[in-house]
Amino acid sequence: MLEGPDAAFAPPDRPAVTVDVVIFTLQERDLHVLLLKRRYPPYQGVWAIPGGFVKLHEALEHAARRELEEETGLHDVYLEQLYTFGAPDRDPRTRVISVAYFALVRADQHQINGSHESSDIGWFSTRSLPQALAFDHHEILRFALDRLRSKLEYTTLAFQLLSEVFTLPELKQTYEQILGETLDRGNFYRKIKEAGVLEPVGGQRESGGRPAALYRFCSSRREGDFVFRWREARLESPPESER
Amino acid sequence: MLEGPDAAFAPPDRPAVTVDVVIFTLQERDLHVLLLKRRYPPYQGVWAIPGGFVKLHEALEHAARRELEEETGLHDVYLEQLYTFGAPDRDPRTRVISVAYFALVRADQHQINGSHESSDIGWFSTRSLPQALAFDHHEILRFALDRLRSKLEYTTLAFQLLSEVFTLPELKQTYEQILGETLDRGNFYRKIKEAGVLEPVGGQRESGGRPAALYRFCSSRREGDFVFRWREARLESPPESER
DNA sequence: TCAATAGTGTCTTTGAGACACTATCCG
DNA sequence: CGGATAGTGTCTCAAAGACACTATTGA
Repeated sequence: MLEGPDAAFAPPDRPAVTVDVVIFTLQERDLHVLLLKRRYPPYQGVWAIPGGFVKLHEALEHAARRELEEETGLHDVYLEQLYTFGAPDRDPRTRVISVAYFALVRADQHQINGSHESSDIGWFSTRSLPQALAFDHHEILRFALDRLRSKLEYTTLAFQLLSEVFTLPELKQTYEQILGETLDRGNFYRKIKEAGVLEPVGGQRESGGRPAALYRFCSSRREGDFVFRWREARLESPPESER
Repeated sequence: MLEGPDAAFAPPDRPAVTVDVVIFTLQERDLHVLLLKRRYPPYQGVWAIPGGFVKLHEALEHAARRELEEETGLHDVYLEQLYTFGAPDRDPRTRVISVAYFALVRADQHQINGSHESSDIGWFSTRSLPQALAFDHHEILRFALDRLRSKLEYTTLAFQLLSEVFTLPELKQTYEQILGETLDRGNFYRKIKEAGVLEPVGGQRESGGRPAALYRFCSSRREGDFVFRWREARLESPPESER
């Protein structure tokens, strides 16, 4: 691993290391990501994914959570390492290697613009992103979206995006919005219920017609456990500049 | 340790970045990984995954391929980024963030001990790894193995481990060895053939009974394309120190 | 001939998809 | 009552799994 005796003590210059966090949430029943407008060059005035440098003795995930909290005030959200982007010229100033994460924020937690209340931070629908993004952030966003779609099919990730209590129609809509296709109500309900991750909680929610029953995600299972898998093979498509 | 010359260096304000490469191959019909015995502290004399520092202006994957070639002389192998390990204390000397990759080496290419011919490099069966490994390399290996198993089910990765020309029994055995379970011959043949990635090449291979027909991986499809999926959901299980 | 391995055929069961039917709210 | 949305039942079809059957080699 390390070539000579204590090569690490006297290495040539080292690359800088950052974490970037793609923060997803549902808003107006549509998948959104949080972007910041850069205040300084390079890419001054251009929208970018929140992120920052990893401190010298800070765990990677800790750095990601710290950036998340600094930018949004959020903690205790779902966070997962996505991929590490290291093209030599991705930052015009110096060599920067970015460990990208993605976070899922519950629909009832995303009122965070308030703190920053300004024009330099905002939620963007994944279907209408700014044309220009800083660095390779378009690639990172696309990567994150692919991963999210892919994992949606065999994990309980979607529950991280809804409020704690939700209805089946809401859950179905979440899946449809992220996958970008319509699902059959009957088949969807069947599979969700067979998965055994729903706990009915009393009460209903009005919606114009018959009210829908309320459920909660059954906490006996941890995130990431198997839930179901749609038949069509949808692959995590990683063909990007790397790999 | 190195008080003298290194004291002149200002304490580094950036983490060091390495790439580590888990190199898989099939040997004696068993999945093996390449390990090196470390020549210098820390972990002097302990087995470790090959790897090294990323150069200042070197792409991550390039660094991985460079290390691979330096250690094994191999090029043009399948290589995929695995995960980035960044626990603050994973290297006792200084902060080191490691971007881990895994590589698949064809069975007919792995005669590379020759160059290094010594006791400090060797292939180890994944079922009988050394008790002690340097740094967090046990975790990285386990992660790589999980990923390999997981991707085996819906990609053509397995073909990267066999020789260019192979028989169906050999392919089946490869799957069985990696997945660690027995597969039904009939069902396996059916699915592989339906996937349409096999090209028959004339000739047979003796094996004690009826000779088996030879095939080649059909190059019209790129790696990573969908092939098939075993019914049982086997998950990429990432619960480790990070995530 | 038999032992050994390669390769095929087919029956059963599971589960995905389609879609119709019932239920409960509002007006 | 009808419109709207929630929720259930059921038929069909494709694919996975189990397993028996045939094929081709060497001794």
